[in-house]
Amino acid sequence: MDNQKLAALLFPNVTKTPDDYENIYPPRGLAEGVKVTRFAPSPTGFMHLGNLFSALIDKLAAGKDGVFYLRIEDTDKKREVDGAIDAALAGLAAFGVVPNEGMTGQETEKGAYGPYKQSKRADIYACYAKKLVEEGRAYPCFCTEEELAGIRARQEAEGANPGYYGKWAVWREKDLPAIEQALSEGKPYVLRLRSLGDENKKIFVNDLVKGKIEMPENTQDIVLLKTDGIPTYHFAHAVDDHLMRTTHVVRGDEWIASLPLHVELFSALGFKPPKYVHISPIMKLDGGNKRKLSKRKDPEAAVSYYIEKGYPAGGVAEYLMTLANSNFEDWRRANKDLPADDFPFNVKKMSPSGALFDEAKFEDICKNIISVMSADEVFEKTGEWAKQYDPELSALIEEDPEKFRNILSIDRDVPKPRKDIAAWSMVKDYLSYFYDSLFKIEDAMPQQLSDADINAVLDAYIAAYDENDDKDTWFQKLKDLCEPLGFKPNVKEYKKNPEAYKGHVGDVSGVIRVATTGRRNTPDLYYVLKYLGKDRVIARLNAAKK
RNA sequence: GGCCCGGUGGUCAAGCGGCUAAGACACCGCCCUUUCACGGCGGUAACACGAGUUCGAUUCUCGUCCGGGUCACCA
Repeated sequence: MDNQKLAALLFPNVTKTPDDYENIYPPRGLAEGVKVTRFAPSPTGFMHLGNLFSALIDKLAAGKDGVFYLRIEDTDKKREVDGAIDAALAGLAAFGVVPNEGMTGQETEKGAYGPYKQSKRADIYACYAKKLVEEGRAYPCFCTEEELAGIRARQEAEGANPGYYGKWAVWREKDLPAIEQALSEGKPYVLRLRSLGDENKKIFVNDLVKGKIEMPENTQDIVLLKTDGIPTYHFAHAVDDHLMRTTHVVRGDEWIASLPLHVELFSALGFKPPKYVHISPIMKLDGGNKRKLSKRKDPEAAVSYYIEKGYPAGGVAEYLMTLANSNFEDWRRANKDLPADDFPFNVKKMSPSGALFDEAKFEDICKNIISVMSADEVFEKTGEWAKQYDPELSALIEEDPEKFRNILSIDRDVPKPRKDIAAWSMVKDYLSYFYDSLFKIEDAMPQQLSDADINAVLDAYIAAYDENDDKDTWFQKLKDLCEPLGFKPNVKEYKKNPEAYKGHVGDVSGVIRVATTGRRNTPDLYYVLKYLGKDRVIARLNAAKK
């Protein structure tokens, strides 16, 4: 078989050689230990939480001195969606993950190692494909889908391993005339790797998170170039990551299965393989079983979900950081104001097992972030969010921005702020009782009190209520109400002898709180009443009587 | 099914042959308190199982079980 002739026949338009590309894309000349990572999504328009996680690891691994670039793997035209690159960029940026090289928009890019979009790299792939053919490491295969299915069926019947390899690889040993014949008939073909692997031998890969991985060598003559001449992921991975001088490949651990293939590909191409960082998927609990977050079943699998729900952008990244390196939490406590970029991230500290997405913990992190925001900031962020995702809330805000801002200011900008809000979408519920259109009774009165007790408190408070009281006066009045009604103004004294009283000042204020807000848990009652306004307070107090 | 990865409290996890087996979230209790919170303190709760190696295994080896992944002209 004349491989040179075959190569020329298959790739008549290739003008460059691998050496040319080596010169065009020389080693980056980075200092020892500086990493080059990449985030390489396919433009499907859907960014999975796992994608974000992976991109975050890329960015962290590259660090401030490294290169972290965005490459688009648009080799599957069927799944491509318009505007997906911009969407991916925006999705990353929303969570503070910004690549410093590669694609910067649908058609724009920066960096000397491009093009960064695989559909623009056809001539490069062709060059290396030609090289493999010349060296006898690749050959055309004219099998139709039906023929492939037939092979699979026979393998199944025989109990043989499925796939295109060895004696099943019908085009592997075809001679040049046969190939020329098929070509002249205009039959479509794919280019396959001629695997030299031996299933009885092992490959070894030292994965940075999984450790030593030992697997049988690849024996499959996998597809390198599809019928349309576009490379498969595997081939593009080898060519691109080599030429773009990627040092660390971060990807989901579902790729571990193709490691033997990738090892053989890099070797066939004469490339030094990158270091691999196979990260575990983010899971969720479903009916008692862990499973990967599913794009189809779980709305929270989409990064857009967190934006739509109005979780603070930093919260998602922060939570993901805790999954990436568990010592991040300690570091964060010690460095409250530092950007997460300063965290000394360590790839090797990543857990090899898949983490369950812990919504409670995630929300706790978000609450902490929002709790230290100023009232103005919360006002602004909520407003922006509502404008896009909650017209009802947005209308309420615009109706009286000052009132809204006042409400948000309660118990905020203080040393020990409340932690009620995890996402902007929760703000409406948080302050719903300030608006008659949203107000409803959600909690019951303190249960040890009779209707008569409740009415007595309500009546006494209505009589004493003066909207102009300052906070001290207001609270003093509240305490003064207690004794005549059988309550103790001082909690501690009440606890010494609880049987002697109907309750303490907390119960009295509890009655007023439930009457006016419908809840047992609200921010500082004095300010709540103040911003509720006299008419509303009186009306609700009266309405609450049994 | 073959191959591969994983298995410490409810969850995320430290651990790297000898520890009363950290910490965080959640939960419970107490304290603080001018209500609600916040905060502080404390508590319940774990090394999947069985062999082996060893003076000694959560830690090393093997097996079992369980969970996950993968076996495409998708990435």
